[in-house]
Amino acid sequence: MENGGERLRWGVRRRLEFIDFRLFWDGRFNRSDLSAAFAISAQQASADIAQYEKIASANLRYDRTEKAYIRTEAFAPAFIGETIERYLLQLVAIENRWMRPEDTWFDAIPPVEVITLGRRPTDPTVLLRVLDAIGKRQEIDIGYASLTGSVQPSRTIAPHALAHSAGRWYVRSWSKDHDDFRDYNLNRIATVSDHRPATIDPTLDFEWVHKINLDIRPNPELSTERQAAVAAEHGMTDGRLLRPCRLSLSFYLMSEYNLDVEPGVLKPEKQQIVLENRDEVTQARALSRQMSIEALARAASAASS
Amino acid sequence: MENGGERLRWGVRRRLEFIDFRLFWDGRFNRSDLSAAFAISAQQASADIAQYEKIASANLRYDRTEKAYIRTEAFAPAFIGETIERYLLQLVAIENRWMRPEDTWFDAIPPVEVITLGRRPTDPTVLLRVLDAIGKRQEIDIGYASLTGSVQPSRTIAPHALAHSAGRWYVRSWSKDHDDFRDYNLNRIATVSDHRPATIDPTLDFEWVHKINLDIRPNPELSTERQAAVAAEHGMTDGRLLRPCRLSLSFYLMSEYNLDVEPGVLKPEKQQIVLENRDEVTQARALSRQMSIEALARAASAASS
DNA sequence: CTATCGCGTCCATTTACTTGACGCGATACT
DNA sequence: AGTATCGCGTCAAGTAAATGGACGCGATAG
Repeated sequence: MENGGERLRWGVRRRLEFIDFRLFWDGRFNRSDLSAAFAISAQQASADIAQYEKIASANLRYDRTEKAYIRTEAFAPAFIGETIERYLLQLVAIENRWMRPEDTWFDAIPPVEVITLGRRPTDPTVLLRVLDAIGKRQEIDIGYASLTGSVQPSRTIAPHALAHSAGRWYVRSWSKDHDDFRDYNLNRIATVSDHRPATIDPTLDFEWVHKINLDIRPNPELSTERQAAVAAEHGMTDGRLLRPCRLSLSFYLMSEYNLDVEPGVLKPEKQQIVLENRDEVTQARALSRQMSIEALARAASAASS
Repeated sequence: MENGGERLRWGVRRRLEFIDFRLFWDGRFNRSDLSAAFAISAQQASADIAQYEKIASANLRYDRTEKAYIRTEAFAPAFIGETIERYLLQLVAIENRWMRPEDTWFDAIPPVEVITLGRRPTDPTVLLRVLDAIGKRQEIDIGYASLTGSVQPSRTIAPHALAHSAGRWYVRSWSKDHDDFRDYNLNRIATVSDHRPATIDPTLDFEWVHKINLDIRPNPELSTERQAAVAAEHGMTDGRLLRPCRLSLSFYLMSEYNLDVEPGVLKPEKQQIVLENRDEVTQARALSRQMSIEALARAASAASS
C-alpha cells in the first residue's frame, strides 16, 4: 500500500496524489472534484479513480447515497506519504494570506487558527534582484523602508546570503554607507534599482562565516522534573544541546528564546532554556564584528593606494 | 505578460510554470531539466519551451555557449505570479527536513540559512485521526509523550480545533481526565487508539469561543522615533494595533512577543510592543476558563441525573 | 579537425484525453 | 405511484499530446 507505482506518467501521478490528498484531509471526494481540479473530462476522472482503486483498493469505497468516495478505516496514504508538513505549511500560508486557497488542493479548509502578528508579503521583483545579486556577487541600490514608514533614498548593499528566523526573512549584506556587514529585513526592501559587480569579499563577513556551538540547557531554576521535560522536548543529550550556529544568526535565536536575557530576570517558565556560554557567544560576535570592520578598512586602503 | 493563457491543459500549464520558476530562481534552465523533472521526452520539452516563448518571448533567450535558456532583464513572471511565498516556505521546510528537495522544483537550493531549534515532524496517522475526530465530533484516546520522554498511557480527549503559533501545532481539546479544555501539542501525540462519539459540547470552551481585541502599542520606553518605527512595522493606525484573538490563543501571542512580561523588567529592545489591556486579557481568560469548568460540571451533573 | 553534447525539427506511431451517447441506481419532485 | 435529476461507469470514435527514431546545426573539448 505504501508505494504508489512508479511507472505512471507525471500528470496521472499528480491526480492520484490528489485523490490521496482529499481522502486524507476530507475523508471523501467526488469524480467532479477531480475533473474540476485538473480540468479533465468526467470519463478521464473515472479512469483515474479506477487506477487508484487498482493500486490502493482498500483505501476507499463508493457510497451511493453520499454520492462520493469515502475513506475506509484501513486507509493508508499511497501517494502523499510523508509530505504532510508541506500541507500544514500551506494552511499557515493561507491563513496569513500569502497563498490563495485556489492554489492548493484543499476543499474545506480544516478548522485551523493561525496566530501571529503577520508581515508584509514578499515582493517577487525584490526577491529576484536580491537572489541575483547574491548569486552573481553584485552590489545593488535599494530603497529601504525606514521603520518610520517613508522609503529612504537609495542605500548601496552587497548581499551574500538569505536567512530566515521566527517568520522573518533577512538579507545578509555588506553596507556601503557603513562599510560593514549587516542584516536587512527582506520585506522592508521596497525597490532594487541598479546593480554593479561587487567590490568586497563576502568571506570577510566573519560574523557570518564563523560558527559557534550554542550550549543550551534547561533553566536550572525549573523543577528537576520540568527540566527533564524541557530536555526531552528539545532532544537534548545529557541535559544539554549543542546547536551550531553562525554568529550573526545566534542573535535571532537568542532573541526568539529569550536566551539574551540575564538569568533571573524572567520567570523560569518564560525562559525554559538558558545559554550556558552566553558571554562567550556575545564576545565572539563582537570580536568577529570588529575584525570584519578592520579587515574591510584594510581592504579599502589597499585598493585606494 | 502577466496572464499566462488559460486554455492550456493542466499538465502543460504546470510545465510552463516550471520554466517560469526556474527562470525566477536560477535565472536559467535546460531542455533536459524540463524533461527530467516531468519525465517527458526531449521533443515534448522543446514543444513546451516553444509554447512558453510564444506567451512570454521577452522573458528568456537561448545562450549557445551556456547551453541553457537565460533569463533576460525584462523578465516578469508569467505563471508563478504572486505565489512566491509558497516557495520561500518550501525553503524553510527543506532546511527543517520536513520536505525533501526532490519534492520541490529547486535545482540549486539558494544560499538560505534557517535558524530555529526545530521540532519533531508530524505523524500523518496522528494528524488524520485528530482531524477526523474534530470533523466528526469524536473523542479519542491518545498516547501523549509526556515531556519526560516516556509515553503516558492513554488519555481521552475530544479535540475541536487546530491552532498554529510560533512554529508549533496545538490541538484544542476537552480533556476527560481533567474535565476541562486544554491545548495539546500535536507533535507530542504519539498514538491515537480508539474513537467514540464525543459527549461534550465544544461551544462550552469559552476560552476558545470568546475573542478579545489585543490592544497593542509600541513600548513607550522606546524613543519617539523608534516607537514610530515599530508602529510602522506592525501596520498600526494612530499608534495602536487592535488584534482580535481567541482568549486561549492570546497566551501564545503574548508569549511570543513577551507581552506577558511586566513592563520595565525587560530592556525596551526586547519588548518593542506592549499590551495595553494586559490585565483585561488575563482576567477575561481566567474568567472564561472558570466559566467553562462550571458549565462542564453542570452538564455532567445534568447528564447523570 | 574530429568527437561530443544540447538544441530544434521532421516523421510515423502510440498513448492520453475528449466528445458524444447510453444505462444504472439513488434521491427529489409532483 | 411515476418521472425528472444527478453522479457514476462504460462503450465507441475522434483529437491532441507525447514518444521513438533520425538528421542537421553550432559550440566546446580533446
